Amino acid sequence: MTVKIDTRSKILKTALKLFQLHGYHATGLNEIIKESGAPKGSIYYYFPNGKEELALKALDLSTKIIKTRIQQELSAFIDPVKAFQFHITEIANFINHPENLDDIPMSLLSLEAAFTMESLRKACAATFEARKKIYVEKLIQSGFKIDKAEELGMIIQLMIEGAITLSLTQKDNLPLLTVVKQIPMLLKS
Amino acid sequence: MTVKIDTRSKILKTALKLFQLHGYHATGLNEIIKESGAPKGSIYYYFPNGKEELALKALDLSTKIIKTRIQQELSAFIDPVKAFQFHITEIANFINHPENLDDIPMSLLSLEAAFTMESLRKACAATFEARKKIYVEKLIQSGFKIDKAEELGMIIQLMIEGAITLSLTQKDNLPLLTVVKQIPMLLKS
DNA sequence: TAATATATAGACCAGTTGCTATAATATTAT
DNA sequence: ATAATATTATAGCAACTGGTCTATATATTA
Repeated sequence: MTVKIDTRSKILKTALKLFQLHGYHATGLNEIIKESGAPKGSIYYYFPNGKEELALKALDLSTKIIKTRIQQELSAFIDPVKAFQFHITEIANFINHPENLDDIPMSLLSLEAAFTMESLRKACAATFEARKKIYVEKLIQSGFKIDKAEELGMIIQLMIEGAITLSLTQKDNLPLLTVVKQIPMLLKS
Repeated sequence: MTVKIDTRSKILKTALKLFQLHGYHATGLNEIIKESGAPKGSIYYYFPNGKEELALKALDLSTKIIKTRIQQELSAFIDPVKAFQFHITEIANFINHPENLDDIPMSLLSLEAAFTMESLRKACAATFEARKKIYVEKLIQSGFKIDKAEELGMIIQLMIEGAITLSLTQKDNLPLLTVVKQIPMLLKS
């Protein structure tokens, strides 16, 4: 009984990691099997609609994990400047150990889905939305007006995504650290 | 003679578009053939090292096209605020017609390459660098100190990449327009 | 022990990249 | 001008891998 769930969740965790890091099309089901140690036949037992369902469910998992993590990091400081700086610095610290980047990178999967996998695209959009909401809430708690908080939350989110992309491409976390530096200016207004 | 080059460049242009929009792994050679109308055998005649060489050469092409385009858009206004706003607005205008987005989106290809295709990853890093340089030059011309220009150039670049990712995922150019709105604040310092 | 539910291995076909044998075209020699 | 040769270009096949599904094994319950 416990073992069943274990197989399912091993598949899920491995799939999530590979989809986010290597991409949806680059990761074969066989790779997921091999790396997770799960039996081949189990994929279609637990996810009867195949690879795309697996991606969808993996994304669900990610949304939950990430929510907790972001909320924790942002609540480490009441001052929003310090809180966001802490959050982004934490991401920066793991750029050179991406296997521990724990569900942070979303851009690859969502761009792959954007034109070719509508249901996955929508799920990605929802995940982005959920993350932004956490940022916005922190900003509102810190006294920003709703409209301004919405705007800044979106800017912070897109800076983070862009900086992750650049940092991973260049194998150098300078882009993320530059964002950290920019936060005080951004939240001064 | 002219026809030869035509086949080669048709392949290249189609490949570039599909790689950037659908991704490297999602686009098959057959798809490139079909959409470009080029003969099947020609791919390995013009690009003997296969798909990855094709991606590399397509990226070269992109770097040239894009350089001209960005420089043109940025020189439309002397005021850097207006210039960058114009540049980003132009991108935003094409979010709903991505086939005309002309080599702008880089994130997908570079994230696919980041962990699995080292030479392509380096090429993407170089392309990002080349683009940033154009931004930085504009800022220097506008009177920013070199260090500050480097920093702001990077921020602008990563905001654009992040905003494209979000805009494409949400099929809505609000993220890009929010960046436009943010530019005056950013360049005030 | 039979019947049902759960889980899995391995076969299958479609589609992939890469290549080779051939065709078309240009170039040179007679 | 024609034949022989070299160059350029292309069609289509081979080898392989991918996702999918089915037939079988294992466990659970009646």
